[in-house]
Amino acid sequence: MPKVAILRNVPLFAGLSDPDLEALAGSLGTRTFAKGMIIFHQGSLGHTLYIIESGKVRIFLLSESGQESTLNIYGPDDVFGEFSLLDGLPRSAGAVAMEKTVTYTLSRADFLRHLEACPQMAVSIMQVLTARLRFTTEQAKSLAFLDVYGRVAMRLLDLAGRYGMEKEGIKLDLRLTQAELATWVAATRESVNKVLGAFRDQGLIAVEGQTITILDPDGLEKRIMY
Amino acid sequence: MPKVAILRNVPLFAGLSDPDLEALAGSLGTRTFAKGMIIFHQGSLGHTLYIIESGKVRIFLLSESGQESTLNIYGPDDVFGEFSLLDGLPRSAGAVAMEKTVTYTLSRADFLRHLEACPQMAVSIMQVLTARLRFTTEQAKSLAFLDVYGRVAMRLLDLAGRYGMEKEGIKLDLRLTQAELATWVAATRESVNKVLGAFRDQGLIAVEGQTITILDPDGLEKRIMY
DNA sequence: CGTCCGGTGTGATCTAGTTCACACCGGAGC
DNA sequence: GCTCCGGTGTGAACTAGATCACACCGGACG
Repeated sequence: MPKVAILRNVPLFAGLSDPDLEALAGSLGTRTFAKGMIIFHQGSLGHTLYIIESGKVRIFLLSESGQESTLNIYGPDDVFGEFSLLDGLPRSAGAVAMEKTVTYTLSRADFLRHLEACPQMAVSIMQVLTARLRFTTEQAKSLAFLDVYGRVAMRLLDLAGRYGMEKEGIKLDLRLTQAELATWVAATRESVNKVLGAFRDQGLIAVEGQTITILDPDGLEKRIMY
Repeated sequence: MPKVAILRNVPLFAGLSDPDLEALAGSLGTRTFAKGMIIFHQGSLGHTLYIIESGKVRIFLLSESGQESTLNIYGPDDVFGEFSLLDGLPRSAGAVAMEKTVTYTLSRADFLRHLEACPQMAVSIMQVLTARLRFTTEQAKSLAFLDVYGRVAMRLLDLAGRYGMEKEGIKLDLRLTQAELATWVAATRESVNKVLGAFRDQGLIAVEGQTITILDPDGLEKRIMY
């Protein structure tokens, strides 16, 4: 698949003309990460933006005591690592490949060059940043207001919207372990286990292996009581 | 004070030339809010950006059960309400004037017009958005990892950096009630009371009325144990 | 085949922090 | 002066969730 074809689907570059895209494609590098590989560490410097061609990436925070908190999971056509492009500050979070992941990379210098050439790109970027900001605000909201049941319900619905396959219920093909889900909702593995058990017993979800199917989105929604 | 003089201090418009600033100043409106007035509600539509000339504004989330969570406090030269400029979505949070507050307003249409005229403005905006994003990420981090002691300590240090007056300790002239502080750290008033009491007894802070003075920043820092 | 090993299921205890209750204190307004 | 009222201080009871400690299960690998 040619780079240009990929780029056309990336929201960040929406609104760019074909010649602009061509030019941009020329400055992209490629990097591939095996499952489990760290793409960058929280606190490190680095001025690279990543565009996912295929695979999945988890963005996470690390506490000093080694605890992890997942901020987001990105998939094909998503972009991550964008902060460091704009200010020069250290990465505020880490990124790890959840499976084999192919990315295109864009350096700060190239980015700024293209930004100058096509200012309308700025609007897309602002929109991406704004969307991120809204997402993170939602995150804060759920941490501030919801109990573990609510947070899990919310997370499941969010993932359903982004990675769900419609098929007699919404199937999440994420191979999420309970431990991973726990880092998403800032809770322990045990608590998540109990919550999932309760949801299963109530017929809201079905679990087999590591795939969760959401049977009753509305029922889950009701669990999110701010 | 002429508008242009104000705008020159606003980070959002850093890098604009004087004529550009003049033009921008022309499209600004003015709105004044009395203490306690709601500037906009969470969930409402509205395409206005606010620039604070004087006063203080609290940005907050509201849960369905009426609970509040403070996201941030902004003061002179700060900008807020920027999301709705970029996407057209409803306000993700509400804003209330903490004291008499004078603001300049910029409409979406005018904003976009100026953005087209001076593309270098885009970079400043991206920087502002990025800073916001980092801040919110920190917020999420503290909610996910820290206990109430840690969250209060963190908040105090953050406020010290932004609103502190150096003077045998860092004095916070915010007139924060314990209840307000509680919404900052997603805890109850009672818990905050106990934490402040503990910090006072340890000589980390001094409290008189509603002004808190930070005596030992390093000591507080140590309370933030992720 | 047996044995690791990563993941799940589940109870017993423990604790931070909420909830509830009430006492106190100082300033504003009559 | 007295009374109201917003804010503070503090304890007793309660609870969501963490922590700890297992038992179990299936697949990978010698």
